[in-house]
Amino acid sequence: MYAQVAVDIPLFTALTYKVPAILADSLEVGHLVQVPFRNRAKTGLVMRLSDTLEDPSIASKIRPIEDIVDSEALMNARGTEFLQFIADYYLAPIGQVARLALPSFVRLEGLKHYRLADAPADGAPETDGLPELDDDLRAVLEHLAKSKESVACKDLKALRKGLTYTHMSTLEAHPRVEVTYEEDDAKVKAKTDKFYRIAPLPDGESLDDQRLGSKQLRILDFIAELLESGRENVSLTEIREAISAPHSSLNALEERGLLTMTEEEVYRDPFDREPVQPPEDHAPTASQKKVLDAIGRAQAEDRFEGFVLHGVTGSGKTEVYMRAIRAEIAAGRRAMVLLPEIALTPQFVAVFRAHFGEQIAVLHSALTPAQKFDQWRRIKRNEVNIVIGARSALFAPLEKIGIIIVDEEHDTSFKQGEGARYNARDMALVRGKLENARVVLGSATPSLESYHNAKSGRLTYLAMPDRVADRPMPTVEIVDLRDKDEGPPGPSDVLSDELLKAMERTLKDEMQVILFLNRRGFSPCVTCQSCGHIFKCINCDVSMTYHRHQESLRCHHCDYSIRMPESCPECSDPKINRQGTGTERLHGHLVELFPRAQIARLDRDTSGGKKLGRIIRAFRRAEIDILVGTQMVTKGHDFPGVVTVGVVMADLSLNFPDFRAAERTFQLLTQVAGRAGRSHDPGHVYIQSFNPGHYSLLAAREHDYARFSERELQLRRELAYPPFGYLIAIKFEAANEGRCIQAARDYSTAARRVFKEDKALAESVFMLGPAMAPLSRLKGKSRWQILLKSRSRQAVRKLAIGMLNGVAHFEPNKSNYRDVRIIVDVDPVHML
DNA sequence: AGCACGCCGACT
DNA sequence: GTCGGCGTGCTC
Repeated sequence: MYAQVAVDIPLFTALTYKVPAILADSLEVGHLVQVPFRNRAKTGLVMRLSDTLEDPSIASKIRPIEDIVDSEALMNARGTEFLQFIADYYLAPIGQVARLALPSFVRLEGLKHYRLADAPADGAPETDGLPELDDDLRAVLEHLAKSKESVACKDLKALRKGLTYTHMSTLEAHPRVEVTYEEDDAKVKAKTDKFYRIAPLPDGESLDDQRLGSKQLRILDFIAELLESGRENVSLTEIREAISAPHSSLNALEERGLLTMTEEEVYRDPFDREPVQPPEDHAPTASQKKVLDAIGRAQAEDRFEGFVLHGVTGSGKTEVYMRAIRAEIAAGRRAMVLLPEIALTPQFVAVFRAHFGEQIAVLHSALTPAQKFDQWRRIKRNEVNIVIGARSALFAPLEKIGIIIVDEEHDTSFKQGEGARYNARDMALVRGKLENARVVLGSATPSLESYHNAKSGRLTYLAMPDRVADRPMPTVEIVDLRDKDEGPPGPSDVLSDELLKAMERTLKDEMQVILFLNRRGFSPCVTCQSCGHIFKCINCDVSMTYHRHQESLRCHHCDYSIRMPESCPECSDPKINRQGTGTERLHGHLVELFPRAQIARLDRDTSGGKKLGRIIRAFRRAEIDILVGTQMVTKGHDFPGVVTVGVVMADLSLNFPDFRAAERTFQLLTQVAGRAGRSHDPGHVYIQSFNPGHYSLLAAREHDYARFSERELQLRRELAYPPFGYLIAIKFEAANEGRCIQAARDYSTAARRVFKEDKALAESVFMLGPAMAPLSRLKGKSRWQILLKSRSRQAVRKLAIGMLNGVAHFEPNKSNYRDVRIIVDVDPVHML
């Protein structure tokens, strides 16, 4: 029997290994295995098993699997099939996909170890059949003789320079040298706790006969009390909290047979234990009911169906999710919920926990490896019914999936930006299909792809056009910044009179304000007043942002930073202009303008880690009057006291060099506007812009998704952009620009060769470029790209594969572009 | 990716 | 001679 094993190397295919007889019965698809690889061991994932060799030409190279790493398979055959699909669709190495899909704790690198066994008593000659030992090998043997333990190959290799693994491996013929593969250091393990029960006393004995110490008695009392309240046992952790240093007393009690102890696995708690009152359970609205009925029909037949749930902000999508999930669980199936950035929305998880209690596992990047490990095990052991997580939670080993919910499906963070660049929203549909599940893509502003798919019948369109409890949508006013008087620079610089007045009113009414400015730092561009020198990043082709708090200039792309210079480095003039306004400067203005208000700033600079939750909670409790922030303030938080929302500069996203700029602006405006008026008081939104006539602003003002999408879809159709066209971007990055361009040219030449062979393809696929990327220099690398575009998905894919084959892209060893990073991005979303 | 091997110039 | 830097090949 043979196994196809995915190992984490940039190879596009899995490698074939022989299954040794001892493992034949136990080995399953989805097992992590240790395989010999070159002269080391590697951990790999078993993708497929087969009786015959697909490619006999590699027969001589095939080696046997060393061992199974963990007796529990990490996923089932459907799971590995899903991974293979992703690798094929995104033209990515299978090992890379596996690495993304598996939680970080499985990234164990097995290391080859040598050990020298004790010399046999009979003193038989040991070196028979060995090649002559040179100094290096003798040094290795000496070292092994001194060490009782096994020693990692890499440590032995360090003994003498020039020593290679191959060279060392000649020692394996030595009768006393043993080879093992061991893990390098302690990895994440299951955590255990000790659990105590009171043992029945032997007949005729009473506690008084035992002459117990006072601490022992206290411990017994403590345990007895908890057991009386119906508990099965009491954990060491609990005892420790109540009684200090109980260890020796416990041991003594156990030894005397008064207590019995078992050691059991416990899970580390990943939840934010902030108490939440479960939202009261009111009857679904008419539109919620219609939506649930539609999903219910697919649930009743347990068949795949994809839905787009288009519900305006405040229409109660979360409630629909929870009801649909409850129906699946009632039918014995499980649910998966994907959120864009779960670390930013602890509230969502809290609400789910209030409803579903311990049936939930969460998976996101903010968990420690140990917590992830535990969550993964709970899922794999079918101990939970719901998995909530970010993008990568899509790979959770959840079985019997009934429904996959992708909330805020328009959010671009569902697209992986590195490695295998999958889009979790699209792949959720694929997984849903594999699992025969319902897939719900929910958003107040569906992506045009999903909307189009719904309108063309591939997905089912469900709408919730009204807010719950008859709350009105906020009024939206567009403020023309071109009319603004060019007064002297000052606090009210970037805030129009309209917005300022609205803020004053709101504060007087003791309600809250959100200001959205998608630009952190104090000022985004710093120049010299006399010579015009612009302070640019040395690694990237962008200006640096001035941060007043640290008195520094920082690049927001590569994080390069310097102290704010006293004078211009070109002409040494001390007059330096800080142009433009970021959240930090705006915050300063507000402090001057509203000296009595509590003002907080929410962006990456102020809200690392726990601080974010603190600011959000404080704002919810109305301890903050004005919240200034970047994208973070637009995410689906529910702030009941917010009446006024100001978009300080809508043009920032509008002027992005990307065909999706208008779509993104509309989404951003709608989402941030949706923060207003979520309680009793109606909301008011002010959108400031230099481009007030733009259709994405006008549509946002009217809450008119249909009007926006109609206009935008028309443009996309004309230009063959998604959803009417399909894109594959091939990106080139290199420190040396010449090589970068050369690689790009070779790829485009390959494309032209394909075109020559295939006239139909030449007709149907456009190749744009090679061209300099919009950020031509980033993190010290030059960037070029080729964009392939076609109205036919098959065509653009065929061309991409044709040209990649033409430059031996799938065979890294034959590639000449070692120092050029070549990235294939299928369905790119970030055009930068 | 990460490693071994082989070729070449520079050095005690 | 031989050390080590870099270019090339390969992984079941």
